[in-house]
Amino acid sequence: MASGCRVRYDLSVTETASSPLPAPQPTRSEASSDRVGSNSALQRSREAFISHWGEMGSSWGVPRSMAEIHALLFIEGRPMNADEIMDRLQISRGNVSTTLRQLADWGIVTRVRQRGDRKDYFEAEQDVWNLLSLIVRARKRRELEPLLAALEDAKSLASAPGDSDDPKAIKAHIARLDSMNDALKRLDRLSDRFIGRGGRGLDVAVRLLASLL
Amino acid sequence: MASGCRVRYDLSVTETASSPLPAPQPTRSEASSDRVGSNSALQRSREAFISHWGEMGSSWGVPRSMAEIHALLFIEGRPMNADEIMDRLQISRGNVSTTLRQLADWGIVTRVRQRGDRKDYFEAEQDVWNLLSLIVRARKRRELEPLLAALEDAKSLASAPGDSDDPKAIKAHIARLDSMNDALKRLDRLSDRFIGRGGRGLDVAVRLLASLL
DNA sequence: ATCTGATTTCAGAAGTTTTTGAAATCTCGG
DNA sequence: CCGAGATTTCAAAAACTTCTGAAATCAGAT
Repeated sequence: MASGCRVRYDLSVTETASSPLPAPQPTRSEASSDRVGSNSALQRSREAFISHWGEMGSSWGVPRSMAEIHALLFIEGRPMNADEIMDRLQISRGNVSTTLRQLADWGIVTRVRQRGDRKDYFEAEQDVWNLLSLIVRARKRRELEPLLAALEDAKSLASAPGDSDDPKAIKAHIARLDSMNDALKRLDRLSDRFIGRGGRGLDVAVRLLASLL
Repeated sequence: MASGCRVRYDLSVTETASSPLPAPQPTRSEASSDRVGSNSALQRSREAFISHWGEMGSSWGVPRSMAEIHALLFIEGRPMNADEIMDRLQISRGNVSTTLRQLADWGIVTRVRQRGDRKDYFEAEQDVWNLLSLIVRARKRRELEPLLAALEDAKSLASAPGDSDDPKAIKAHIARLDSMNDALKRLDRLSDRFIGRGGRGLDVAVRLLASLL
C-alpha cells in the first residue's frame, strides 16, 4: 500500500560549525539489498515491529512516521531524544519535533528530563491496555463526539417548521437518524466506562466479555 | 479538515449522440452562499448527514466519496443507481462504479436488480448494528490479522540462533511483543464473538456490558 | 451477429497529506 | 546580556491518494 525509500538528508544545523556527533551511527536498511547498521537479531526484530506498526497506522489514518516514532519508543522501552529518533528512523528534525508533541498531547508518550542533559527525552506508555485506552479516548473526543452532535443537528433540521415533505418520509428519515444515533451513543457511553480508570477498565471489561460470550 | 467544491463535469458518454437525460437536476449547494436543487427540510437534513458522515470517514482512512456514497444510500433507504448517485453527489461515473464495488465487497451495500431496468441498483444495510459488525469484520481481516501475524514473525526473529545480544534485553523485548500480542489477540477473539451472528451479537454484548459496568 | 446502453478500467490530473529543512525562537549557563 | 545548543515553526517540496473521463468491455435484445 506504499513503498518508502527516502533519501538521506543533511544533518548540519543553522550555524556553520560542524556538529561533531559522537559517531553518526550508520543507517538502517529499508527493505532488501544493502544492509548497514547493527543487524543483530534483536535489531532486526525491532525493525520488523516498527515497520509493521507504521503500516497499520497508516491504514488507520495515522501518519506513518507518527506510528513509527511511537513504535520505536515503545519497543525500545527507554527514553530517547530527537537526534536518536531522527537517526534511527531517517526522518527530519521538524517532523520528529511536531510528531512528538502530538504524541505527547495524546498522552501516549511522555517528555522526561535526563539529569545533566539539555536535550528532551521521550518515552512511550508501556502498558498496552493503557495505550489502547488513551487512543480510544483521543479518537472518541476528536471524532465520535462531533459526529453525535452533528446527528442531533441533522435531526432537528429534519423536523423544521412548515415544509412540503411527506410526513411518512420524515418519520422514516428520523427513525434512521435515531438508530444511528442510538448505536453510536451506546458505543460512546460504553467507551467512557472502558477507559474510566487508566485502561484497567478496558482490560477488565474485555476479560468479562470474553467469558460471557 | 479539507474544503471540497468540485467542478461540474461533462455527462456525455462515448458515442457522439446527445444523451437526453430526463432533466439534469440542478446541483446541490456545497456549504453557504448560493442554494440550488430541492431544498426541503428533509433534503437539507440528508445533506447534513451525508457530509458529516463523509467527514468522519475521511478521518478514519475511508475516502470521502466512499463514505458519502454509503451515507446517501443509507439515508435514502432505497435502491439507487449509478446515475442518481453521480447527480446527487457530483462525482464521476468511474469513482461511483469503483466505490460501489468496494462497498459491495465489504458487504455494506447490496446490488439489487430492478425488474425491467437494465441498470444496477444498490442499497445499503439498514440495520446499524449489522453495519458496524460488517465494518469491524472487514477491518479485522484486512488489518488486525496481518498485524498479529507480523508480531509472531517479529517474535521468532528475536529469538534467532547464535547472536551477540544481551539475553536480558531479548527477554524484555519479547515480553513487550507478547504484551502487545496478547492485548490485540484478545480484541481479535472478542470481535469474533461480537460479530458472530449478523450483528446481533454486538448489540447484545454492548447492552450486557452497559448494564454490568 | 450486431446494436445499444450499462459498467468497468485505468492512465493521467487534481487534490490532499506528510515531510523537509532552514530560519526563528527559546532556554539555560556563565 | 551574550552565546551555544535545543526546539519549534512553517513555507515549499515531495509523496501519496483519490478522482476523472474516455475508451474498452460486457450483456441483453433483436
